[in-house]
Amino acid sequence: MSSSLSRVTIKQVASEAGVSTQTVSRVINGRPDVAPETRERVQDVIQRMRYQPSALARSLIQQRSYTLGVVTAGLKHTGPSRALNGIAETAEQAGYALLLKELPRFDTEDVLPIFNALVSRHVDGVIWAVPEVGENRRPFGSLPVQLDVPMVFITMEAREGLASVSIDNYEGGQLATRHLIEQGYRHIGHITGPLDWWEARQRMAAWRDTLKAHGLVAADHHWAEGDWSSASGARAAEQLFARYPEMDAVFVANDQMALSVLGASCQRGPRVPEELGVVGFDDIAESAFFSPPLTTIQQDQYNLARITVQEITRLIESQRHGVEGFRLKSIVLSPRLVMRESSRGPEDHKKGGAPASG
Amino acid sequence: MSSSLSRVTIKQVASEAGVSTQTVSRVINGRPDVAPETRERVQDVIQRMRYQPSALARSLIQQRSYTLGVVTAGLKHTGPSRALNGIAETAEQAGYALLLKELPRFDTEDVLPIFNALVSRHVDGVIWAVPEVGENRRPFGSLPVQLDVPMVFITMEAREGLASVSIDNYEGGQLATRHLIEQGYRHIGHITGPLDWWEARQRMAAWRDTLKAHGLVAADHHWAEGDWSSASGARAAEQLFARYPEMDAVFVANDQMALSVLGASCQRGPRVPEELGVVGFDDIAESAFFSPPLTTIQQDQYNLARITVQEITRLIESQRHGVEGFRLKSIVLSPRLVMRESSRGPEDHKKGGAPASG
DNA sequence: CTGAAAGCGCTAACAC
DNA sequence: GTGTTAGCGCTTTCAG
Repeated sequence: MSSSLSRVTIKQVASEAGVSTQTVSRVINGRPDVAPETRERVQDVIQRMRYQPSALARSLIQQRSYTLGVVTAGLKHTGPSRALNGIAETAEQAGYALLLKELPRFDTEDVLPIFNALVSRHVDGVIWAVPEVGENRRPFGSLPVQLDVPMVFITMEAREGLASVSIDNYEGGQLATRHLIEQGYRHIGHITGPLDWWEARQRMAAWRDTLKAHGLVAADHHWAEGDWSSASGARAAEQLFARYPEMDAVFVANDQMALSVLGASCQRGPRVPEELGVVGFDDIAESAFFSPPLTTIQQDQYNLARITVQEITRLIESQRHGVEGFRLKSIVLSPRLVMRESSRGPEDHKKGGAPASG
Repeated sequence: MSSSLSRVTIKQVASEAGVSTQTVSRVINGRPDVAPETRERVQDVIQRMRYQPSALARSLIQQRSYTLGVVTAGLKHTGPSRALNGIAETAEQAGYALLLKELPRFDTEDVLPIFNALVSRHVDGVIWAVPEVGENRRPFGSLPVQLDVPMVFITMEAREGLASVSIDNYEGGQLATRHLIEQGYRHIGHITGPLDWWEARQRMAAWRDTLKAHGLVAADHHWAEGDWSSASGARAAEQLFARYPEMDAVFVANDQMALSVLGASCQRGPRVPEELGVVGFDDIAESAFFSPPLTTIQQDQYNLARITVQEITRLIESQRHGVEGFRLKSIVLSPRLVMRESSRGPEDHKKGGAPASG
C-alpha cells in the first residue's frame, strides 16, 4: 500500500508540465486562452499524475461550495427517507453535493450546533427536512439562527419570512373523509398521529371539519391517538371499537397504523370493507398488498423534494446576484386519493362500481 | 434582510479585540497559553460578532476534514435507509460530518466520478454502503479507484485487500430453512431476491444446501425469482403454487415479498401457518403486524452501521499515524431468527408450543 | 504569554 | 497565451 498521504497539487502538475499553476488552472477550468499544445501537455500530466483539483480550496476562494446542507430526523421512517431520497437525486442533478445532519429527535430545539456545523463548512444553502413537531420551529422565529444562508423548510405550517414546501395535509384529510362519506359510510372514526405533529393535527382537523360540514358527528370519543407505529394503531383501534361501537369506517393517519386495523379484520374483528371502511395516509409500497389492499392518500415526496431543491437554488442565485426583493414563498402541494378495496363501501356496491387500482 | 454575504473572519475578530489572529486562534482552540483576561475579551468579541470558524480553511491546512463520504443507492428501500440511519447517528457521535452521494442505480460501475467528488472535498474516509449487485465491485479490484483514502464496504462478499462489514446472509438462509424443517414442514419452496444481488444468491444457496443436508429436495421448480417488491412476490408465489403443489412452506427472501404470500392466504389460497409455513427476511417494522405475524430473519443494520463507522475511524487513525501493517478486515455479523405465527408448523402444534414473540 | 511570517491549494486580477 | 502577485480563512513555526 503506497501511503501517498499527500495529494497531488496544482503546483506539482505545473512544474511537471513546465508551466505556471495559472495555466494548469486554466486547463482544468476549460478556459479558452490556452495554446492547444500546452493544453494537451498539461492534460497528459494531469492524467498521468491522477491529479484531482481540491474542491475545498476552490470553495474557499470562490466563496461557494456547491454543497447543500440537509437536516433530517428519524431517517428510519418512511417519510423522511423518501424525502431524502428525492433530495439526493435532484441535488446531484443540479450539481450539488449533500452534507447530511440527522437530529437526535424530531422535536430538537437546540439546532444551533447543527446549523453551525453546516455553515462552518460553507454550505451554499440549507434544506431543513425535519417535520414540524412540538416547538421545533421556534428557533427560526427570530433570535438564534440568523445567518444569511438561504434555507428552505419541508413540511410545516406556512410562516411569513420563511420559505417552505409542504404537502397539504388538511386537504389530504378532506379527501379521505369525503371519500368515506361518498362511499356511504356514516359513522367515521379517526386514528390520529401523535398530536404534537403539525401534520397529524391537520389531518385530524380536516376529519372533524369534513364530517361536520356533511352534518355528521365528530365526537371526542370518535377518535384515538396513535404514534404512527403499527402497534399504536392496534391499540387505538381497540379503544375505538370499544367506545364507538356504531363505527362503520375509520380514517387512519398513516398506513402503518392502518395495517393493524386491517390485520384485526382478517382474523377477527369487523370485515373490511363490508363492515368497516378504512382509509390510510402515505401510500407506502406495501399498502397495495395488504388484505384487503388499502385505500390511502398519496404524498408525492419525490416531487416535493424536486421543488425544494429548485427553490433553494433559486434563493442561492438570488442572493449571489444581490437581489434583495425576492419573496420567500410557501409552496403547498396537493395530495391525491388512491382508491383500493379497503373503502369499497355500501354506496359503491349499490352502484355496482369497481374500485380503481393504484 | 441584512445581506451580509461575507462571513466574519478571524481577522475581524482579532482587530476588534485588539489582538493578533494568532491569539484568537488559540482561544477558539482552547489552548492554555492565553492570559485569562485576554481570553475573556476575545470570547466576548466572538460572541458579539457571532464569529464561526471556517471548517473549510481548517481542513485545508490540517489536511483533515472530519468528514466522511457515504455512498448509497436506492435510499427508498428499507435496507439502505436503515443503514444510512445508523451511519448518520454513529458518525455524528464520533464527530464526523457526512457527505452523501447516491448512485443512480445499484449496479453502477462508473464510480470514479462519485469517488472523485468525495475525494476532492477531502473526506477523511469513505463508506461504500451500496449492496453488491452485478459487477459493481469490479472497479475496486485494482485499476480505477486507487487513491489512498480509507474505505469500508457494507454488505459484500469478503475480498482480500478490501475492508468490509456484512451480515451473514448465508447463515440467515440457514436459520430460516432449518427453522421451517424443525417446525415439521417438509416441502419447502423459496422465493428469491433478484439473483444479481449477492445477498439474494447467498440466501438461496443456504436454502438449497440446508434442505439437501436434511435429506430434503430442492429442485429447480421449487423456487421462483422475485425483485424484492411485493408485486413480484405475489407473482412468484403463484408460480410456485402452480409448479410445486405439494409445497407446505416457503422461505421468502424479504418481508415485502412475504407480505403478498400472506395476503394470498388471508382471502384465498392456503392458510398460514396451518397449510403453508412462511419465513421472511429483514424484520421490517410492519412484519409483526401482518396477518398472521411474520416469522423473519432480523438483520441488525444499526449495529452494522456502528461497527462500520468504528472501522473507518480505525483506518483513518492508522493511516494518520503512518501505521503500514494494519490488516483490512472483513467483519461478518450474524442475523437472528424472530419467530412469530407464520411458521408455527405441525411439529410445533404437536408439542403444544407457543410461538415466541419478537 | 503574544505576534510575525509562511503557507494549505487554488483562482482573480493584472501584467507582459 | 502565459506568468506574477495577492489572498480566500485559518494554523503552524518560530521569535520575542
